[in-house]
Amino acid sequence: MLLHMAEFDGPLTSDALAGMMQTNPVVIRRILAGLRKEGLVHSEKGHGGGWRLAKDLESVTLYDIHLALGAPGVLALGHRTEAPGCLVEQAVNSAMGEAFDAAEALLLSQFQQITLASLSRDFHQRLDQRGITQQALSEAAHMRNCSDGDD
Amino acid sequence: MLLHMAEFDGPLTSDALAGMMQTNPVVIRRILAGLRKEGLVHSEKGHGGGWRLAKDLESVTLYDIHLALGAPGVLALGHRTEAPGCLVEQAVNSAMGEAFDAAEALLLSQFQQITLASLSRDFHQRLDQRGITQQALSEAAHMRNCSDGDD
DNA sequence: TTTCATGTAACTTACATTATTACATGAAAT
DNA sequence: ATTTCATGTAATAATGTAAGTTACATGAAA
Ligand code: FES
Ligand code: FES
Repeated sequence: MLLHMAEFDGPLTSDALAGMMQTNPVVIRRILAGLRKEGLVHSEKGHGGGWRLAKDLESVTLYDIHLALGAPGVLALGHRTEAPGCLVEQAVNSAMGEAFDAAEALLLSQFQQITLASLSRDFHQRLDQRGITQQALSEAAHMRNCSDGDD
Repeated sequence: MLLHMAEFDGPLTSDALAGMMQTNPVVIRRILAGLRKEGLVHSEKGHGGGWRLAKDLESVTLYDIHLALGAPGVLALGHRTEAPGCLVEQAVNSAMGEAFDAAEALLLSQFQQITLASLSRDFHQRLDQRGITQQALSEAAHMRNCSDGDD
């Protein structure tokens, strides 16, 4: 969503973003409220209002976004009990905990190395590959132009 | 659960296991049915029936169990669309997909190196540390003996 | 002062997981 | 044989979490 905002010239309303993401405007506001708290986006009310990126693409990593979203757990697995009395469970938690921590650390360290700028570069490369010449990219019809027509 | 079965001399019923795990017997049967299909456990009906380990502790890894449980996804994150038309999303999927794959591969590779035997050794070490001499471990009251009394 | 857009709380829906009920199957004890 | 015990499995119910929706307040521009 942030990258689409980056391509778009001017603020985007929750309504417009909800249309792109095929969801409800309030859901968008809820999500972006978190990002605003971390200074990633900026919002304005009233006429001509909407959402705008507040930082340079180069300075925002997926990890920053992860944190802004509340650092939700990245693993689908977890301990059944955090501090079990059962010694078997303690042994299991200990061994699996190390594995969990290592996997999570690896994932987040990679997130730290993926900037919005790098994603944007990849995006523009894909645009060129498709031979898309249109400047229509910074228009509201954005989403519809680039989709394969699925849906 | 498998490790508790390993400590216990004789078959354990779904009822007993459900008591240990604080859940319903049918849930236990459903889970163990998957493990039986992969030859990890064996079940017998009727009097004196129940569940028993079918393999050596040394030969079973957490990865084996993971597979037997149907190899559920280990990550809480995933792609919004698998093959999106949107080029931004393609770029995001590509970058995040690599990170996902690496993290998942790391986690599963660690699972492959954790055997039930290694967990059992850790368990017995913890037993010793606690100075538990009782052979009551292979009795039905097992769960209650070792818990800290929480719940 | 009307229109537009965010800000937020409250509520509803939808979904996936887990738990329960019910009954069939099969094996051992009596 | 028949009772008891235990698994096997389908069907249903309950639960918990995430997503979506409604409603209305706030603030800014036309
Ligand atoms: S790049 Fe996402 S719709 Fe155009
Ligand atoms: S080791 Fe788990 S209850 Fe005794």
